[in-house]
Amino acid sequence: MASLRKTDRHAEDETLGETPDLEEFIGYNLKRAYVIVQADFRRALGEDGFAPRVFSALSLVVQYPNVTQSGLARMLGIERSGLVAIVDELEGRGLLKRTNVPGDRRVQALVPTQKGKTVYAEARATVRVHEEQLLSNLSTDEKATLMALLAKIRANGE
Amino acid sequence: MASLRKTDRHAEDETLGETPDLEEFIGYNLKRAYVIVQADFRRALGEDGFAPRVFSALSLVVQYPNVTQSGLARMLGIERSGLVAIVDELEGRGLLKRTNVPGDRRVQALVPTQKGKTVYAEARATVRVHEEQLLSNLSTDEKATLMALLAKIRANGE
DNA sequence: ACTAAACTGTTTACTAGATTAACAATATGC
DNA sequence: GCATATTGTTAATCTAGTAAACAGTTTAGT
Repeated sequence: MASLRKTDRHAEDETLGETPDLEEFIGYNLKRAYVIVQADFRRALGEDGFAPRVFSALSLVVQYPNVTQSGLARMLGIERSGLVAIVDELEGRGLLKRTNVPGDRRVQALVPTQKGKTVYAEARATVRVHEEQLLSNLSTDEKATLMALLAKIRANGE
Repeated sequence: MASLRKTDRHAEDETLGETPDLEEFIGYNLKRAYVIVQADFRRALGEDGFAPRVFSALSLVVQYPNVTQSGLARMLGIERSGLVAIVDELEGRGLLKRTNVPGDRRVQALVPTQKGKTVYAEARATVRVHEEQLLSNLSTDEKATLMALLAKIRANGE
């Protein structure tokens, strides 16, 4: 093969010896992909729909009724101080109740209301359609592979 | 197989007929994975290292010297107003210069300094190590697959 | 040549999401 | 009992980002 000369025209622009390429980094690609998915999520849920984190919180409350705020924050990977506003919003919309727990007067268990369960089911359907349409150029297999790889990353850092 | 009765104990908790599961959503998994990668990026680059977006901007300026701010903002997918602070920081650190362009007095082309190229090369090496270590439980193939799938998502939304 | 439209970099004001530190009330371990 | 830990909460702060307006400049249409 032809030998590559180290010095050439524009050598001063190539002293590093490699072409920098932002696209090689997983972090950058993850972020760009997430921005797209998140924007489409918001578009799909509309003006006064749920923000992603509120949807996530409601999902977990429906799935795990009587979860405490600390427990929910832990599951979501955020601080419990940050969860207060989220729970305030969901309670304000009548989708869950803070309830007393007999054994421990510190905690307030989060219980979805019937409306909360219904509204969540609708929102979940909307989110499913949003993901199906946005990711329609990925096969079922590809989506499963993506989930598995993301799960591997999550397994490292949590 | 045994028939499933629709009404049973706890029927009121299962009127939706399906187990909600946040983990089924790509968006949620993308976000959780990104949070982990981003946090490790910052840890790896240290106290006064680059924020991810500043690193990205510098990378593109090194790769595309004389890019305009508008062009750079477009590549990064952010507003040009948001880019000003990023370029200010890089210029303040002496890593690039805003330079006049003969033909068009509106634009200021961004040119990396020699220091900028050197510092970027070091930072890039650090970021590579960070990703290699953080994602050490993914094979080379798996990483390539992940990149390809993320690229497919990006292709949809950009 | 003139004028309307578009583009560039910038500032300002604002929003969302998140963290940290402190706090009072309560519970737990020894 | 007492030190320690936990829970939910508030307040202060930070970062990342958007939207709107702007002055200066360039481009397009006629």
